[in-house]
Amino acid sequence: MPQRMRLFSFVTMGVDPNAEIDHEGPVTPYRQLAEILRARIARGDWAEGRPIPSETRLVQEYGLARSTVRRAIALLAEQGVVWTVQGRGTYVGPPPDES
Amino acid sequence: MPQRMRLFSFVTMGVDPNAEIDHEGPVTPYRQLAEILRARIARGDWAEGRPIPSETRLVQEYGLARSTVRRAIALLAEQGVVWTVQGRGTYVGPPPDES
DNA sequence: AAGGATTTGTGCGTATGTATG
DNA sequence: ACATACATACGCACAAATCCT
Repeated sequence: MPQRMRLFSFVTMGVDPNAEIDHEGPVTPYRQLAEILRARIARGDWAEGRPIPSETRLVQEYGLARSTVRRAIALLAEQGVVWTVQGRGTYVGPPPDES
Repeated sequence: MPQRMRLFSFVTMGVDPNAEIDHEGPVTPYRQLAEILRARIARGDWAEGRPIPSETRLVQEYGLARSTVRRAIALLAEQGVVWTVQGRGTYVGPPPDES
């Protein structure tokens, strides 16, 4: 049994939805973008079931390569935050058939 | 209630562990490689906890781009088939701390 | 400890295919 | 047919972690 125990109880603050990508810091760009998008969704930029901006649009807005944008989206998709359909777009929320 | 119901009960045969990549067919190369590696693991080419060949090695063996090899491995990693450590390699089985 | 070799991680660019509207 | 949007593949460069000498 450990001599001391610590209970960490907290809520994640989340990043600034208006933050820009920092190409220097320790956090990689694709993770930064993922958190920014998560924050923007939480803030209500796009409602449940509504599409977020296209990959091309995000590339323009954040000055990242498309592959980097896609990795950020893929990360959110894994977590059920967004849902992607080829040829259509990426939507807020989990896939409609999560069975 | 549907007029008919069908019960599909089957075991997946799995691809030939010795198969090569078909750049023409309907199945994309990275999915093919994922299935081939899955088959090779099932066959026992590498035991639980043992490393599979490096990405560079797989690139040479299957004639694919590294990014493609990485996507195949990422797919297997998502499914808990393999487990990757930066600087070390990719090992058969789920991560040791799957908590 | 110091440095080199190996291996995975990240980012960018480009091209082409597939799906949708 | 055409435009838009996501999917896949290739290649290149450098960073970070690990391993070994």
